[in-house]
Amino acid sequence: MTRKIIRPKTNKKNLIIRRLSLYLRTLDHLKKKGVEVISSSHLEKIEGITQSLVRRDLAEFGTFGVRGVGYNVPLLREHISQILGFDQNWRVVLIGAGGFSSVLIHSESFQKRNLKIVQIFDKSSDYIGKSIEGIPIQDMAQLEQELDSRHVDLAIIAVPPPEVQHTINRLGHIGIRGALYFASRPVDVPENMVVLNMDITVELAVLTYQLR
Amino acid sequence: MTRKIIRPKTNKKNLIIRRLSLYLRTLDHLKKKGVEVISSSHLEKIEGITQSLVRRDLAEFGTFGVRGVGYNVPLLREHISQILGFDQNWRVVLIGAGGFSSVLIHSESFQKRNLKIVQIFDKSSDYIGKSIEGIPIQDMAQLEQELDSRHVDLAIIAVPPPEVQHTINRLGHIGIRGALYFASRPVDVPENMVVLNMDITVELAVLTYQLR
DNA sequence: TAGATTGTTAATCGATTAACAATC
DNA sequence: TAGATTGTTAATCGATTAACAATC
Repeated sequence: MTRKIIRPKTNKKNLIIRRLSLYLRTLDHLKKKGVEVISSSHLEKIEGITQSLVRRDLAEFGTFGVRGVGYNVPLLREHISQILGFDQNWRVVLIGAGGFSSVLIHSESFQKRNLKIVQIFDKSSDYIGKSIEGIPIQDMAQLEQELDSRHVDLAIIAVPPPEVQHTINRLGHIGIRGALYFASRPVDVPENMVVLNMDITVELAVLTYQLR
Repeated sequence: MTRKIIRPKTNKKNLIIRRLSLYLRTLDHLKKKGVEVISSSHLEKIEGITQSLVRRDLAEFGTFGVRGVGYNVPLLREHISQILGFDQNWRVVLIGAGGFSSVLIHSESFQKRNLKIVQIFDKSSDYIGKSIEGIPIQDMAQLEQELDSRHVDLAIIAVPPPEVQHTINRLGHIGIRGALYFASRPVDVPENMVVLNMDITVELAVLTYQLR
């Protein structure tokens, strides 16, 4: 052994969880179309994930299918939804009231997954006092006074990149347990917080690399 | 062998490319701070990726470091930038002129990575004829007439979910080779096209799963 | 020279695929 | 019963880590 760095080992099941959430969105779609039963080999065609892996992913969490038949669409949908935690309501605080936030708040993904935006904060006087979809925009300076981690489960951070780290620190201090941010930079994650990042430059890199 | 499905095997190096793009954004930052040299063990602390893997990732594409010293920050930045294809200019068409697009167009990620938005299309008369940042919004109905794949390298698709598949089909037909979309649904990808997806519900699932 | 850090190979670990008995 | 498809185990494949000689 050369090193002894302790690292909060990146949650083992993440790959499975990501795939489950692909299955879930397809099941949403199939259910809407009225499809009753689906087999792993049919999912393979839709998702581009081998039938073996589909069955293995599901078997990780239980026995949801019927041999010789397949999986019941509405039932499997419920099961996966529950595994991912979407059976319960999630109260979300939006940090940053710019264009991105108003896109999010109108997105169907939020309702579909039981996420509800309960508070919005921004530091700009252009926004403070106004409201989006009936939710008043509060002053970022009052975050510690106005945000109570007992009433909010996670944060969506849509502030300019230089402010992300500080925002996360403040949220961590208040006791918010999870956050998602979009800036193209790494952050230090406070203890006891789960922080995820969606970085469009990463996807663009994959795209340009492949097209090069 | 049970199956014989032919699948365009998901590009082998994707994992490395994603990490390179994390290194790149950190190098951007370090360069701005004036840091001249960085070692793989320092990158390990910043990225949460083992020094071994950092060295291996880089070695995949060349010899960029100096033994006993480390990596020259501006030089390594140039190298990675080139590997990912960001040394050349990329002409981008935006499909959909809604809130999301105007966020993208103002984002620093685009300039930083040599991406330039050259055309914008939308189907709504609320947008057609207006312009964003000096780029006129054209009528989606005229896509085939007005969009020339010889002048555009890739597409960013920010249209409502039900329109994504049709949009991709049209772009493929016109000869656009790459696209990125944000809807939470799978699509069929035309031959000779690379299509990537950023789905916020996938990230939210990882988050809610871990917080559950 | 001594210390540091790379590039690279060998060892390990984990994830995916193939295969098949169980069972509808 | 014959055909289909699951759940699960064994085999394979690929990705990560450890280790170290090379070299600044």
